[in-house]
Amino acid sequence: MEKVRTRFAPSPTGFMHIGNLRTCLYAYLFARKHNGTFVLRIEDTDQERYVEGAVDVVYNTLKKAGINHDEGPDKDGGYGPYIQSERKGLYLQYAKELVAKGGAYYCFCSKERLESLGDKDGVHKYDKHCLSLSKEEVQARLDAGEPYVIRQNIPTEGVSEYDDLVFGHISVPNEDMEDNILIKSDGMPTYNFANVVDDHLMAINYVIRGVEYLSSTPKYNLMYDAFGWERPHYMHLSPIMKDAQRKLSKRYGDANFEDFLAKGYLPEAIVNYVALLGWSPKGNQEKLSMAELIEQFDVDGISKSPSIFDEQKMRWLNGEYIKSLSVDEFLEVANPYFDMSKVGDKYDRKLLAKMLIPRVEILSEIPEKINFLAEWGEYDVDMYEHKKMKITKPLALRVLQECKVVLQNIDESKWNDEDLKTEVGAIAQTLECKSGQVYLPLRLALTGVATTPGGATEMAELLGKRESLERLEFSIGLLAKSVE
RNA sequence: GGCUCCAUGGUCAAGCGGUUAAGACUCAGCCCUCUCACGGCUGCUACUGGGGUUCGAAUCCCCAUGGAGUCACCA
Repeated sequence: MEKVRTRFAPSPTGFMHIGNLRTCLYAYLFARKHNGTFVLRIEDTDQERYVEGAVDVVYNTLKKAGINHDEGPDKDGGYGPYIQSERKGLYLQYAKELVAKGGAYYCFCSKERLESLGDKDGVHKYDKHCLSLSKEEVQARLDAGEPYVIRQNIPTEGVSEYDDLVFGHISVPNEDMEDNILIKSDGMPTYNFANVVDDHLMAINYVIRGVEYLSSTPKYNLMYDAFGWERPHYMHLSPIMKDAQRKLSKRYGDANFEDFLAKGYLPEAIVNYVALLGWSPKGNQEKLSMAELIEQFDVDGISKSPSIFDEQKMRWLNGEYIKSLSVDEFLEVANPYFDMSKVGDKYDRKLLAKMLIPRVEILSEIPEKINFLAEWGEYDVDMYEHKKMKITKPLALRVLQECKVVLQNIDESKWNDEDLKTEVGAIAQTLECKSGQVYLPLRLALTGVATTPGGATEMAELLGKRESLERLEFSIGLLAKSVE
């Protein structure tokens, strides 16, 4: 196999769409898998869409995603420049070369004439009117400074064929293809043309992109042929859908890498999930690191049909990633969310982290899971009634009073989950009840809420001895008032 | 509409002529359990339809249906 060279060629729009991320990822995985080169090229020819600083966004996104390009605007590999706007001067000469080789021709048709060309269905197709112009006439009109475009000259009969790495054999009747414009009247290339020229000049031999180019690829091949260039291999990718009808796009909500990061997704999880959308590994393992993705990536596993983006599954995967984090690693990514919560840093974040790691799927859930700590106050004592555990309010009151006695006598140095557990467990014995009948009321007394991210003793450890006893005292009073 | 392509549970998907049609997410139930999670177990749900080919089709062919893409001096 020849040395593989793939590329990712985004327009710098200021954000990274999930679909683009996947295209980029596959191009990267394919290159790495075959010890090839992954090239980043910026397609910024569309001035209207140009966004300041957007190229930096591309760098940042790739970096966060763990995708490292080998060549690009910031890493010259001898095939530069890698920014399309810096290549402007290049295209016209290639277009002229193509004209000389018969693969293209000058066209002087007016917009009005073009618009009058609609056929029975109102579909426009250029009629090759200017192809019949003699060399002399073309030269004369050029000399006269008449505005012109350069069009690709596509055969009127026969079929054009190629083999796509994922879709297999594709064949398109030539008569269905139009003589598209290669060079616009302002002298700038169209995307189609710039792409072919750039890909060839950058020696890209595996073109990986969205299916939208599947049926126009024969045109590109015709250009490669006319130039006498070697055709690249193609790998077209089906779109990622929002639902069965709609493509996932910015219009329909959060579909950007950055948005998901902001929601508390880990970049590794996003990349992992996106890799799985439209591709499946040989085995059953779904949580795959970048290294594993590279090792297992295979064109065979790429599916042809569109896939629907399922945030629920990505959420689950993200949860898996979070579970595999150490406390310190978790805190590193979770700290901003602790800061956002009402709790601030009043309590030991390491303890909180330990409790939260198995309970959080995306980081943005953190505040809602811990805010109750800062919302301490009167609460509904009916929560003490628990029929399945056979807990009544009088029993709960007795338990809490006993807890108070026991907890008061525990030394600060033994105020931790493990030691508390043995002490509190002993209460059940002295009271001759089930341990759950102690833990449940205690946890309630300490927190005032029905569900907490941890048990009674964990809560006690987190609150500390002083606050635990204060809260216990308060709860006993609250409960006693309702029992009498 | 023409052209190109696609079609397995609600979703992601394995499957490449002979399988009890994997696995994962979701959902339900059970177990574990001081709540909620985690973890473990069980279950629900699929080959779009119709014709062929074949001893035998989810797998191959044709048609229908559904879906996607594309038909710009946009990229």
